[in-house]
Amino acid sequence: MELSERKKKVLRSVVDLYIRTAEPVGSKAITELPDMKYSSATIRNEMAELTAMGYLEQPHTSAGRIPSAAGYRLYVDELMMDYRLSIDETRSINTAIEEKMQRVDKMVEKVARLVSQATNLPAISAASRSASAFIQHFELVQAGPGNIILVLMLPNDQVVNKLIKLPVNLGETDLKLLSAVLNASMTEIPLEGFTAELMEKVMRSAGAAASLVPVILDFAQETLKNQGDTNVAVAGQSRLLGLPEYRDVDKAQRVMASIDEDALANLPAVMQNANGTKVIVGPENVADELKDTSVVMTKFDIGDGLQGVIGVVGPTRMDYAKVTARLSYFAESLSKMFTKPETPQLPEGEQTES
Amino acid sequence: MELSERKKKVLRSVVDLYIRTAEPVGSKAITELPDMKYSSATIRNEMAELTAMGYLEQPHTSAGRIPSAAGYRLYVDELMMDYRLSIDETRSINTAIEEKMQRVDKMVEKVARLVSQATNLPAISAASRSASAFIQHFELVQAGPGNIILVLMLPNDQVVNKLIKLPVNLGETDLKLLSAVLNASMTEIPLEGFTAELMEKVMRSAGAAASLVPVILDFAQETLKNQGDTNVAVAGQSRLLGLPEYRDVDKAQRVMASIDEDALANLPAVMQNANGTKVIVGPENVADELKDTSVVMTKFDIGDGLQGVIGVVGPTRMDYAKVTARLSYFAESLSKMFTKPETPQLPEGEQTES
DNA sequence: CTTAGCACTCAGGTGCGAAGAGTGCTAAAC
DNA sequence: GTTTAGCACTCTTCGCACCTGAGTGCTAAG
Repeated sequence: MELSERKKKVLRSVVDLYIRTAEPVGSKAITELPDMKYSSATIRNEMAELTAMGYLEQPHTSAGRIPSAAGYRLYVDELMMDYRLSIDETRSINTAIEEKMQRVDKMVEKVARLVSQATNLPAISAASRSASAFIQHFELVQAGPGNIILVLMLPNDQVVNKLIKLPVNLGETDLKLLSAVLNASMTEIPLEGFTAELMEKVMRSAGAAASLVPVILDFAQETLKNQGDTNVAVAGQSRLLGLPEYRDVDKAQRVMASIDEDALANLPAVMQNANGTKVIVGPENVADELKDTSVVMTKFDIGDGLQGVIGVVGPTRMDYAKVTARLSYFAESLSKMFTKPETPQLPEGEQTES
Repeated sequence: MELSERKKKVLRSVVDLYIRTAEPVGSKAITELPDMKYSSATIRNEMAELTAMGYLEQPHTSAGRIPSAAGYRLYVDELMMDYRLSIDETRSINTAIEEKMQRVDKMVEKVARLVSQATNLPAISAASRSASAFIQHFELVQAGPGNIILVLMLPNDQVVNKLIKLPVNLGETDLKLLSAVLNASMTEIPLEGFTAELMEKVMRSAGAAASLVPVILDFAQETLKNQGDTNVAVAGQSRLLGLPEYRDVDKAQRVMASIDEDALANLPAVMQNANGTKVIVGPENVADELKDTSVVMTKFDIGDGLQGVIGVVGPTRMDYAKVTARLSYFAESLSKMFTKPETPQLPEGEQTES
């Protein structure tokens, strides 16, 4: 059942107005819009039909209409006008992300904060590795008496290290041997391949440095496990409370609690196999607490096997046009910045805690 | 002006009751308490005097009394009964933090979440370095063709690294020379000592590897800068909304926004020169938005020059006895865990992003 | 097909009175 | 001198009735 052009226009107007005012929209308000050449009675008829079709709802008999979930869906998919970012907006986004971002965790936090600022909504930002992990190369470096630095190289030029302290002094040759054994047996092996037999075999071949083997392989396994790790940050939760739909504290609390826990784990996963910008309108959410909360998300590319997701959470009545436009632009700018070949920002080497 | 024993008892009772009920406390409610052997009239007189002394306040003529800031202060400092954690509580805290925590940033996040859970209030957790930073030792490692790993050793056994890719192949000897030069000139020098002259001098002595010098010293400086970095996490903001004092959404928003920004930067700094558990009662806060919000904080020891702070934010009417007890216990357990000599958790080497 | 007109519905604000909690003060009791 | 019973007074809170206004659906005329 295709909608007539006029119905679409009315529906669009209702959604637009409701997004602006957060109040049910009456027929009269519609007629007062520029280039709406019909009387309120005509609009009333159209609205009655749109209600029957399930695109609009009435909170009560004597109130205006508000969009239903289906109404928002249609609006997002077909009706809404493209929002063009002003020069000011693009500039302010660009200057915001211009700064060097050294560590992934700091980056994720900062991006969340920026996105939240740009949209005036709570924002989530995440970074995760997509590549499957294995050790490409082991390196053991003597560093002063009794100190050995273990360096692991992973695909995508990641380097991980650990300082090991030894009670006994091992000779240069012992280390060379151990390195050789490790590089021969343990490289290019995924986490599942770290079997007990294999590890024992390495130990037997390690000679004088055998006592180091468990420490090293433990660390290697830990590292591989961490590769799958996702870094998530949330920012600007308090912005929710500025919106009229969350004057109801209980409702606000439910949503915020769910952002805190659920979203942290699940939302980025939703984007795994999606592309572009994804909009989830209220009731389309699986989680009950989010039934009247919408989510908009986009992926961006960090390079080096890292993938980022940014998203915002807001009322079903959010300015989808503006939010999707800003989010997309953000994602684009971030991708550009991280994959720009001349000045790699995150790739290649970085701060370690230790 | 010392308070009589009876006045103290009355004041304590008022605060205790108000903490429990969040409603102004009347004279009758006090008389109904066990071992309160006076009539409501007597209590009324005492309360009138306590009000005159500034320890209690009256929202309006015909309401009960609530504690003033001075009243809370006295309560916290002298009046409140020690809250003894139950075995269950200590156990649940201990099992919660039992888990290995590899990376500082993850640790901080997790601790924040745990503390928030344990107190049912928003929690802040932070970790920062206290030691002044310099490079102790440079190490350059050849790692495959065109790849060099730069390893920096800092005081307290921290190790930081970076992978450098080179278009030209440098010989083993070139690297040895460069290492020697760096270790001779650039170790034990704080950030301020990285002058242009010094850096030029190093470049001139570096021979064939001179082109590496800027990259290396840039990274070294960046690393030293990051040493002062503080890792902060906030968790459980939504718990604020469960409390009756934050039914007023605007108030809640102001506080939460301030947790988001201000607290992130400033609160941990407050603990710099404090010791033990510190309580800031409502109006004692400098920030205006926090005038009716209390903060409780404690330091804990991570070892290796790292210092942690945990804290919670809540209404002035919070259960100080319980909160301080739980926070202290948390801090104690964390300190124990991190400084336990046999199984160092965070110290000595760790996951790097790169 | 569109529009003017009208009766109808219902949420939200306003005003008022009753109820209830708590106080301060006075005078009697211990 | 201290404690307590009693009472008048104050002030908030709650329920209730009422009114207003926005918006509707329907009908009949253009």
